[in-house]
Amino acid sequence: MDALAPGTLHDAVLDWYDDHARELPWRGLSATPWSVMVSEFMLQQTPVARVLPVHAAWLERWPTPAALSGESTGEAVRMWGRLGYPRRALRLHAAATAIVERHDGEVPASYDDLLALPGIGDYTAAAIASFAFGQRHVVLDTNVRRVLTRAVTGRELPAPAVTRAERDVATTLLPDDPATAATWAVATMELGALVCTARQPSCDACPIAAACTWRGAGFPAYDGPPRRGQAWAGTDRQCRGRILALAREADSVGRAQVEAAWPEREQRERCLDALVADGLLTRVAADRWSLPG
DNA sequence: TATACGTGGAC
DNA sequence: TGTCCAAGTAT
Repeated sequence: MDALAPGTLHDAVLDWYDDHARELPWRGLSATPWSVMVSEFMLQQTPVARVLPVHAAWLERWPTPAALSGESTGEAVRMWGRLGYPRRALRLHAAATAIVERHDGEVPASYDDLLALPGIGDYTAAAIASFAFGQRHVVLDTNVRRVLTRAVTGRELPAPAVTRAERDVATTLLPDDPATAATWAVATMELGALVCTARQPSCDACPIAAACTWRGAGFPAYDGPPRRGQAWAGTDRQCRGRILALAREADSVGRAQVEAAWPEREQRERCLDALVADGLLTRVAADRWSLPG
């Protein structure tokens, strides 16, 4: 990666972002730390297009952490809709409650305080601190990892888990100035989301194509450890999803409905128990369940 | 470190 | 058409 000088690399990405950034509700002047935080929870493993409508409805109904904290977890799960991974709705509710209790209802600005909240790991803490508060953090999501892996390391795709070397590269590239670092973080993410995509990257539209090591090496194919896909048909996850979909759409569901949705008894009972244990479902009668009140 | 955890669009 | 993938976290 040497066709562009270091400063030029940053300028190329920042200039590209200036021209091509999407206008998203959690960016721009109307965004608040809370709206940014909600977006980050929803965007975990979930495409922007599906988050957009749910995010708008969520903020309309719960404009502050206190507003969400004041309602039941079941309402949060129902509002979460078909976003997937509904435990995120539970964790967002729990995080809102913790913010009310520990931070006077204001989303904390410090990385450590954010990291201590339910549902917030390294990525989300860094993202909120960076995007909502303009701080300097390494924001390593799947997009940034892919961009840096290709541009710097010359491989097609990053390893299954973040490596030390990877984090070192990201740290080295992070601009010193906090405001610039925050823009760099969102710009590299956007570049990965729009141009340096997983399957068919648009290298013709890439502002750093001339400096890309992977491109310079002739696009060598991924040769790391196998990237195992997630099984779906017949899994507990599918079973849980079916059951919870029923509960979302009604005040409560009876055993007959659940049996119709998932005939296999042993797996059905296991998933029912697990959903209750997770706090996603409450048993309201011997053979009846609902979202938690 | 490996695995569980939802959902739906794209090719 | 089945596989791959999408702003990860918790255990």
